[in-house]
Amino acid sequence: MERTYLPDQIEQKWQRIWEEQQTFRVTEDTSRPKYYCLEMFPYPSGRIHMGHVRVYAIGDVIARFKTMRGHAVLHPMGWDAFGLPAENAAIEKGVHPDVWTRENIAYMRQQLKRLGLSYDWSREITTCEPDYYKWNQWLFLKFFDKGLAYKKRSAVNWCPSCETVLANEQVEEGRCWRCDTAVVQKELDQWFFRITSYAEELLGASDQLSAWPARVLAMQRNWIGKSVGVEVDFPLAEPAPELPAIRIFTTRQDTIFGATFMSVAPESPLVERLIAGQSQAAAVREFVERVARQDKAVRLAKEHEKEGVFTGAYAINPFTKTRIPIWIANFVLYEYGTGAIMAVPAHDQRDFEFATKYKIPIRLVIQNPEGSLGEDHLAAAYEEQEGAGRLVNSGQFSGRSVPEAKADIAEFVEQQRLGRPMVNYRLRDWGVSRQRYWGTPIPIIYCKTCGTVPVPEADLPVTLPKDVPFTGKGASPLAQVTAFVETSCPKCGGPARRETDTMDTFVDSSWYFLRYCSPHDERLPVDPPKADYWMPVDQYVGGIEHAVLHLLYARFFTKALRDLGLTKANEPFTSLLTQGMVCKETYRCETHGWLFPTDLIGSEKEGWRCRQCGKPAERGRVEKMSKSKKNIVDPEHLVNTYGADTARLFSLFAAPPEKDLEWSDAGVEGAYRFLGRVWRLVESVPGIFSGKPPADGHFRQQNETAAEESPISELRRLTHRTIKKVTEDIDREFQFNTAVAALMEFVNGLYKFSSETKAGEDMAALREALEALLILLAPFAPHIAEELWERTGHNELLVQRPWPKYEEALIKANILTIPIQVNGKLRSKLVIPADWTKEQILNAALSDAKITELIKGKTIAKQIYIEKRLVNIVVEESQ
RNA sequence: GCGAGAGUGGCGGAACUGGCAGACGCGCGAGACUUAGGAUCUCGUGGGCAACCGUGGGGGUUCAAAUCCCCCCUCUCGCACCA
Repeated sequence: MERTYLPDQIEQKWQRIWEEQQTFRVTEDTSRPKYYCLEMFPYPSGRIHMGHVRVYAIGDVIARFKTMRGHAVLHPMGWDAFGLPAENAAIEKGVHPDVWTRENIAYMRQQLKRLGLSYDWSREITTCEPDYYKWNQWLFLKFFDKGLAYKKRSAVNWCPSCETVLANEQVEEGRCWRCDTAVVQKELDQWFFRITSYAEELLGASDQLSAWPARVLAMQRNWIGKSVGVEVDFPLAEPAPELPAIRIFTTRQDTIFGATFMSVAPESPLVERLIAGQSQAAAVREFVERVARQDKAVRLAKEHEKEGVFTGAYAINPFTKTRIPIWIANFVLYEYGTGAIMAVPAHDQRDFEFATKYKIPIRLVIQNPEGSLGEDHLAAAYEEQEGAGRLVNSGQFSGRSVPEAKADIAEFVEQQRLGRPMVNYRLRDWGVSRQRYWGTPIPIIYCKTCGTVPVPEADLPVTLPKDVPFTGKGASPLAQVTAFVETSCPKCGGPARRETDTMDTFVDSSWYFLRYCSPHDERLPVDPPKADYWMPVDQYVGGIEHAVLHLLYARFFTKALRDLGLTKANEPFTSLLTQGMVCKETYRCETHGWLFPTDLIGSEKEGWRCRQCGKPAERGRVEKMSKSKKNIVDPEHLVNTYGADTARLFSLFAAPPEKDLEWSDAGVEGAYRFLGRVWRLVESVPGIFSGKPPADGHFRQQNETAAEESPISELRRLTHRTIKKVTEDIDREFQFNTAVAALMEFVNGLYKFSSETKAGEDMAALREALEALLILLAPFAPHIAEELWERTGHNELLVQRPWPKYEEALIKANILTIPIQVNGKLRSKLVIPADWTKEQILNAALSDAKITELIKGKTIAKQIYIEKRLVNIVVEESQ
């Protein structure tokens, strides 16, 4: 037998065996409970990083554990393969995105396989393949039929230098990520998905998502941003009372008697109508143009100064019947509500600042409980809404609380036909058009005669042409490919043009989990019976950065596909685990910036210095691993040095999965050392598994004869306690760090046992312990577990062994150690047989030498006994 | 400002419904085996000479508080002029 632990050889060996035997292939099996375990699929950026190792190690433990517990486990992997970096590589390096992406996938697939992850690779999907994106197009057409996909003109981010539209993600602090030019807003025709039709359902599902982190739910709730209020029409007074009234949205209808002016968004078409023929027209237009030139992020920052201009027009407040001026204000959003607001300076801080600046009257309509507020001495708006204040100056509504007035005024508005109740959402429809090449072509044709015509289903996929120019300039590369653009109308056969925009890559990832259920189906994107078997995903694992975007889109798609009859699932992911980031300390030199560990000279004790200039290197904060901070660890190097088992074990042990993990080279050594200990432990008892397993009655007999504590009963207790602990830690909250700690304790105990007990005395208990150890270790470090399993004479694959069961009776100790407190402080410990009664224990506690000393001359006020856990004797000074 | 979360040894982190604070690992110290070891094995390791003191700070509830309640401080993340 080998005497040393050589991870490299054994890991490759088992990876080959698992692959040859197709160990992780899975099909629908109604005889077993199903379990769908999914980690977010990666973008094929080139190489895997430590964040990948962590998330896939977490998912793999869950998948392997559930498999061993008897579930049919779907655990698939694929590639989120469309996206901008591929196109950028084409522009910068002249590599075709298709080639670049495929090469990256091949490399990363090999890297993932080297980690020994239990994927069913036969289900691998790649979103840039026509057999995947065909179904994006198919779904687009279904959405189009149902009015869920539509085209409208809207403002988008435009880079004037690159002459292209940028996704929100490509705008960094208002500038183009590629050329640093300031991004402007531009009106363009864009395709949208009507996610807002599902706003209410997406919001109201928190009962179904109880296994999601609260903060993700909070972020989504925030993003959807539901506001309940009313719309009210304010008739125009001047200059043209015959024009339509101005409609506003408010959630503060209770303050409507305090509306002393109105504000309209600069972009609103109302502006031109209001200023037509007015003397202020030129000044207003100048203001509107100035605001339009401003960076939108800057303009809409809360700190940004509130500015406006008077239109010259007036409206009538329908409640006070007074004439109020209409202003244009830079903080009013055209996209939200009606693009116009009623302004209540006394009870809205923005309106207060605006009114103060432009000397607009303030009218107090809610008085605080102290009655101390006055229109002439208001320092800030009074915004309290809980019900403490009372309405004043509000006609028949005066005297009511805010909540009462909200309800009553809303009802009044409806009765008097001044407006209607209204719910608004911050959630916008999802703009999916991208003026980019490397994405799914939108299956639409424009015909001069027939207009917008969907590509017939039979003509799908609309294939992305390969031969395209990549300049990074001008319109989308697709628009320049005549053979693609020029086509004929499916309806009339006349000449027509194809849509040259592609879909946002988030479309691809919005339903990939459904495709995994039937990855090769040629009739439909999702085979409903198969999806019915596997869906929903029982456990989803991924980064928090997708809390709103991907996770919200995926929920929307699931509901939309449900309404198309493709799945019965209401929600895609029953339980969500958002793993923490992988972080590491950083080092900085004042002249040379961030330093790699290899750029440091010196030592931890003497302090580190910059290799180039010798100046002290400042130890920076522990931050997320990133190339720019130079604090990355390459998983490939790690795996080559220590093996995949060590890489997995360390990332599982160093921190609970949802918390950030701080990288530590010494910690990796520790994980490696532990696996070495396991290896040597098993090697140290050659032949332990060579004989027959003990007969059924073996241990029962032992237990009966060994009433006293013995090394054997202690070992068995440790074994069963560990099985229980590891099982519960994985099952409950995925506490892998403490599960690994329990395995380490187990190994420590086994070393102690074999050093104290002569071999041959009773090998059965040791054999039971070692078998349990290897099975429990298998989800975490599957290669070494499998290898040792084989070396100890087993023929079957360890991954296919059932998870061990523990016997509660064996965990109970014959001898207990009971802490004894005096007045709540630990003073002594009692070692007693487990079957002692409360009286016996209390008597023993009181006669304990240390305790007698402490309570001498004092009165015992109380004796607390917690069953088998603790004794507390409460004493008072005797009088 | 709103929302979510976190503060425990030299470090990463344990502690189930209140019940022995510091599991496990790292680091450090001592010893063993060795020609040698930065390998391996064993033991020790919160602070203090002690009584005692110790879970961000201050109150409280309780026989008993890292854990429950009130007030405060610090940090991280997300959202942020949404009417």
